[in-house]
Amino acid sequence: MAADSSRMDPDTAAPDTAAGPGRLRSDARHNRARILEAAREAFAARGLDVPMAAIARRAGVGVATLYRRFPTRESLVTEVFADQLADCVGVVDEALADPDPWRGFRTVIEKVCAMQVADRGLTAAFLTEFPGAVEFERERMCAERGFATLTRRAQEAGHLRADFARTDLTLVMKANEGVVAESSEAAAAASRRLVAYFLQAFRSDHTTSAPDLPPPAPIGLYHFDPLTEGR
Amino acid sequence: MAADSSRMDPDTAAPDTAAGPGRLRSDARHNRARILEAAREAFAARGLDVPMAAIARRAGVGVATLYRRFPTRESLVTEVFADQLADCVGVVDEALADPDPWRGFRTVIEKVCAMQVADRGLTAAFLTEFPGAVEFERERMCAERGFATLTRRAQEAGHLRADFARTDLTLVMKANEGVVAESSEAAAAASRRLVAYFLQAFRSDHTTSAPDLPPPAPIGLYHFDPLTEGR
DNA sequence: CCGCAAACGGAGGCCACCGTCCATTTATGG
DNA sequence: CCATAAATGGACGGTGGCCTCCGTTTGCGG
Repeated sequence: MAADSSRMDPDTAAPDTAAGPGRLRSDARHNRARILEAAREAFAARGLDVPMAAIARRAGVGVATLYRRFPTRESLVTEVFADQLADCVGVVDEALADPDPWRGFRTVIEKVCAMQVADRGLTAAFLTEFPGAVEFERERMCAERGFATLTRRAQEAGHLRADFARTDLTLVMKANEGVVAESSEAAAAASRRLVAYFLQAFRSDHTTSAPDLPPPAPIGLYHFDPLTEGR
Repeated sequence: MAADSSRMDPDTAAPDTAAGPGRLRSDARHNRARILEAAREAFAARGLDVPMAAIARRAGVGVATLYRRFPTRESLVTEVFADQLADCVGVVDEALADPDPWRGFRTVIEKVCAMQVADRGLTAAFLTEFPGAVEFERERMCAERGFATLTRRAQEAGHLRADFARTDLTLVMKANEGVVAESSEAAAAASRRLVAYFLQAFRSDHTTSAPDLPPPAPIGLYHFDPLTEGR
């Protein structure tokens, strides 16, 4: 559908994720950008399941425009989170440059979890497999590899327990997602405390004393029906 | 699904939570029980947001019957989870009877998290405030108080870190919920590992060596759109 | 300045869920 | 056995999200 003949001029390589803005009319390009920004805000604020119409409205375009540019929600999601993912890779790279292996490892965990707090959609985007989004997948794999290196280094330095597994990062992210899900001021504090607990569990040299825990947050209970209430 | 009337002698008063089955016609009482059972299964399998119609169908009744007996989803939820909550109180009481304070503490965390895995709705039910359900709230508070005692004892015995806060149980439950959310075989294993990490972080006497970690589970990524796929 | 394909927006069909209403069935006490 | 109120079930109107279709507008190359 929506083939639009303009596709495929061979010189714009990298029609990577979702047919990049290659040859769009100026207004279209402008709207595309607005949509992306609106989607980014919306995803961050309410997670990946915001109604498409809400994104369109926020962007000041009609739904049709949204759908023409991003035929599926997935295409929109991968496009939106492409740079967040890049940020993550940046975090990992930065940590890899850190001469202190444990600090590098710790920083990644802390920063990633902090990002999750700031962006309600981040976790879902990260932990979801997008068979179509090649570049997206590639970049995630890159981040994973970097983290694996970080892990190995910290382990070899004797700071990280030997049985820490690569998949434990996913474990941490999902756990943090659970804590952060019902976004609130308290969520950020709770997340920090969670992370501190995790790091305490992960470290293996107990020669130095453990750092203090962030204060406990009075994590609120859910209000009834966390699902229906949204929107 | 033959109903089996065996349960319950009718004179048990206690029309506590939501207008108990006090004086219902026999068929109505029977249907009420079927609804509760269907709801319990449905909530366990898919969480609190199963369509009311699905519960009704599963119970073999019409929606009207369901709504007449339980005018709101909340009333159904509180009724269904009343005994699960009782189970929890049981777990806490049992732990209180344990002479070993740390084992008692540990057991509660482990069992509660295991229950979360077995019942997709448990967490939401527990962590949600039901202003109407007096008895429900009272019982939860009772469980909380018991856990607080458990906590204090373990701390006084020097096994639990002094800065463990009461709200950290909520933290654990929410984190576990995040891990378990996308139910799968792997989720149970992941949850066990998470719990082990938590306990490692919580213990304060590092004189004895830490127990082994359950094996890492290859926690799957989400498939795209965890929301729409349900049902 | 003009014509046309590209781009647009919103109406509308579809579907799932909610919660109510009412004609019919059924348990039960006399 | 019957009268009757309780109980039932499914149809139905309402809402909200998804996605497409189509008549109109608009950027842009000539």
